Amino acid sequence: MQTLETIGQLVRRLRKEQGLPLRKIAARLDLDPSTLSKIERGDRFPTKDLIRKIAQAFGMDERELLILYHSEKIANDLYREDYGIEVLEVAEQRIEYIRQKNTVQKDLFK
Amino acid sequence: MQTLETIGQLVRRLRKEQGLPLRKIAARLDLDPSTLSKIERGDRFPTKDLIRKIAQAFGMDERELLILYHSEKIANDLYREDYGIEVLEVAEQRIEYIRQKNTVQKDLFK
DNA sequence: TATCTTGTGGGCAAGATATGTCCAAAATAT
DNA sequence: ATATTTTGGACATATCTTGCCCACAAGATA
Repeated sequence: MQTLETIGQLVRRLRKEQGLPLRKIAARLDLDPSTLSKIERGDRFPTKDLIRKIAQAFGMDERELLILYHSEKIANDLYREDYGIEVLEVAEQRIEYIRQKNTVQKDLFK
Repeated sequence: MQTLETIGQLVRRLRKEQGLPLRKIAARLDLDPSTLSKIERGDRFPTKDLIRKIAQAFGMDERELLILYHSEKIANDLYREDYGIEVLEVAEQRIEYIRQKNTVQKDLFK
């Protein structure tokens, strides 16, 4: 099975792989070391801006990281609810529905 | 294709079916009529508590309504992002992963 | 052991977000 | 025309969350 590490675990792993202390990476991210510590341990959640900086700092694909970011937030909100998975299915239908509507809207202006 | 109406549209439809003005339903929900108007038109989003009250007021299944509620919030957050659907897939994996971990945890205490 | 570095935790301020109310104006119905 | 219903804007408020400062613990090193 896949690992599905959290953003925090990912950052910590990458940092360790480079053998660098919090201080160093925190400086790169223009962040207080204690904040980075909290983020790595899941006590704080990065902002979208910070996600971008992290992607840069570690040479990762920003899009990829944003997917992890959003999915983690959603999972944290839903995993407690017994209907979590159902929510995701309806959400998917909604997204497709909205997009289709938007497309039709645009077509009307052609 | 399925309609996938919003919570607001749903409430307005149910209210109209009963032929009642905002004032009446707002009173049932202990809410200002203008607020209910906004909710019906999607200008405000109900709180989780209000969702429960709405379910009661219209004799709906609360669980059902909560699924609509969460899915609408997620869809609104994601439909703009080109990777919206991917996020949902990863989120699903995460939820299952977290749950599995929690289950294992519990098993250790048996 | 003493010391230096690294990591963690609590308290706090600040900012952002979003709801709900109040009140006036517009729209609709009688 | 008048009364009722609905909408829109400004505002206060409540809540939530991040990130910082600072002190302390943990761990490495000489």
